[in-house]
Amino acid sequence: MQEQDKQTVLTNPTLAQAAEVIGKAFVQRRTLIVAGKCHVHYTGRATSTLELGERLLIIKADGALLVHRPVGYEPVNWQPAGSVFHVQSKADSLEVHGVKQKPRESVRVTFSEVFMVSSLSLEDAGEFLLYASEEDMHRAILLKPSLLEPGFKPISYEKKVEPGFVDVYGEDKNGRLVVVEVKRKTAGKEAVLQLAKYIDAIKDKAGRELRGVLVAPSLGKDVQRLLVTMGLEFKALDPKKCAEVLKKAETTKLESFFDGNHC
Amino acid sequence: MQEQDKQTVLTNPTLAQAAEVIGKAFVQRRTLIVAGKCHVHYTGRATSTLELGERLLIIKADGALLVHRPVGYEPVNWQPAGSVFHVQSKADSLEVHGVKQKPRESVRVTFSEVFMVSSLSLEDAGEFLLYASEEDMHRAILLKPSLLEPGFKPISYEKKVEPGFVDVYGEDKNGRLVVVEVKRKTAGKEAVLQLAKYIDAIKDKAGRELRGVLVAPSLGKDVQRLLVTMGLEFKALDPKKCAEVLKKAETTKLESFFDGNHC
DNA sequence: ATATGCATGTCGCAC
DNA sequence: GTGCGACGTGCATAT
Repeated sequence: MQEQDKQTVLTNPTLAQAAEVIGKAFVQRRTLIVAGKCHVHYTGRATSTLELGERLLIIKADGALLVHRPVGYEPVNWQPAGSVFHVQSKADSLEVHGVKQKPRESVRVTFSEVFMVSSLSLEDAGEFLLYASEEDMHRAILLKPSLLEPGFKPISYEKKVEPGFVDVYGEDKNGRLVVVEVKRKTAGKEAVLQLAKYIDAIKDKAGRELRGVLVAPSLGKDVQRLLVTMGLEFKALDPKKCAEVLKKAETTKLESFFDGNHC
Repeated sequence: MQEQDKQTVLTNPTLAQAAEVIGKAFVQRRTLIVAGKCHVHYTGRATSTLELGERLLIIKADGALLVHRPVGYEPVNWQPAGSVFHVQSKADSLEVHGVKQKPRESVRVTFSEVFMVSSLSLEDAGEFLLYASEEDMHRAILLKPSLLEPGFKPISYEKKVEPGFVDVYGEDKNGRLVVVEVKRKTAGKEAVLQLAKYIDAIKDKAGRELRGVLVAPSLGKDVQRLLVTMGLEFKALDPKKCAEVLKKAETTKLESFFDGNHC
């Protein structure tokens, strides 16, 4: 039937029934989920044992295996993609065994009870896009200072000043010091105050003109006015733009290296 | 009924039915699994989008969230433990929203179709034990050289010699140089040959008597004879023993520090 | 609370 | 294949 094509789900199956579904899932390269009471033994780069308890076993089409406890982000046991599996049902237990080469490592999950087994045929061609983090925005500005303004020269990065760390610290084309505060989201008043605090901490020692620039994709309500009042500036910069710059820099790193070094 | 207590599983539910199970799972702090067609949007430390595709959503009792594609060890999107969730079913979509504070980040999983939803009550008090890796065995010997033999003094660690790296390199109580090869599993012939190779590479420059010691929990078949033939030695050492030494060292580090520094 | 280092880290990319 | 760096790293531990 049509449902069978897409998925097979059994609740409270016998171990033998579960074993059949699991075995089929391996052959058909499906995504397998097993919930049940099990213990786990791993040996390879290290050795581990996990005593009896109720967990989730996930095995993917590419041979990745995950054992998840009912809490925590990380799997308690796992096996990287490329493992090969076999299943074996005995009188009162069901063993799933996975082996990977280079480095050789193996994991054995032994179920004494299976609550649910699900074999799914999942298709996923959707693209995944990760935009820049604030960290990335810093790096993008260091890499391409003109993102901030023409003629800007970074001096230091995450410079320690009294209240904390200045994101980027540099010099503009007229030789004035520039303190840059970067936000990856719309900047609120707290960002302005933070920048003001840094300026305040530095201005005594600077001995020359000092500018404060807030970099963010946009400004929150009433923030513009506050900025002006405090004699600070704003430069719009989008994380996506930074992501592109970094991406491009990666791909043309060699190229630009030669550009800058030809004689 | 009793089964309901332990788990609820629906296959091909309507979005509204799925939403009900999901909502209940949040309230009852159960382990939730949803398989379906979805897109995902994350924003927080960075920003990401994941286009439409078929995936697994797992939400645990402690508020950890995982979105798994049908391939790969790592989740494509996630949220650490401590997130709070809510679910909302619309006409033709089902949204699961998770938010975490400090740092503030949120993930939104929007299903257009649900193949399976499962809400499980899992109990897991089983202890997890990780024994030492080979790396740990090295460290244990450096920390407590007497594990190898009384009077042993390590000189260097992972010393580069022509064919590769010597695991541990030191001096015995009689001033002879000692090359140590460590294996975390039963050592086979290849381990002996490797050790012999290192000895061979070093012996010319050594200028004094040289010993080769193979450290492993046990020796493989016929390996003992080979060792003797090549003039090498064996020292039995169990990874578990090393794990204990490291553990104890951790806990008594301060103590021994004071021991060694009292005046 | 932050800072430092390890991980069965995993993963991608250059060499 | 192998080495090196980044990661929404996560995680434990010491400060």
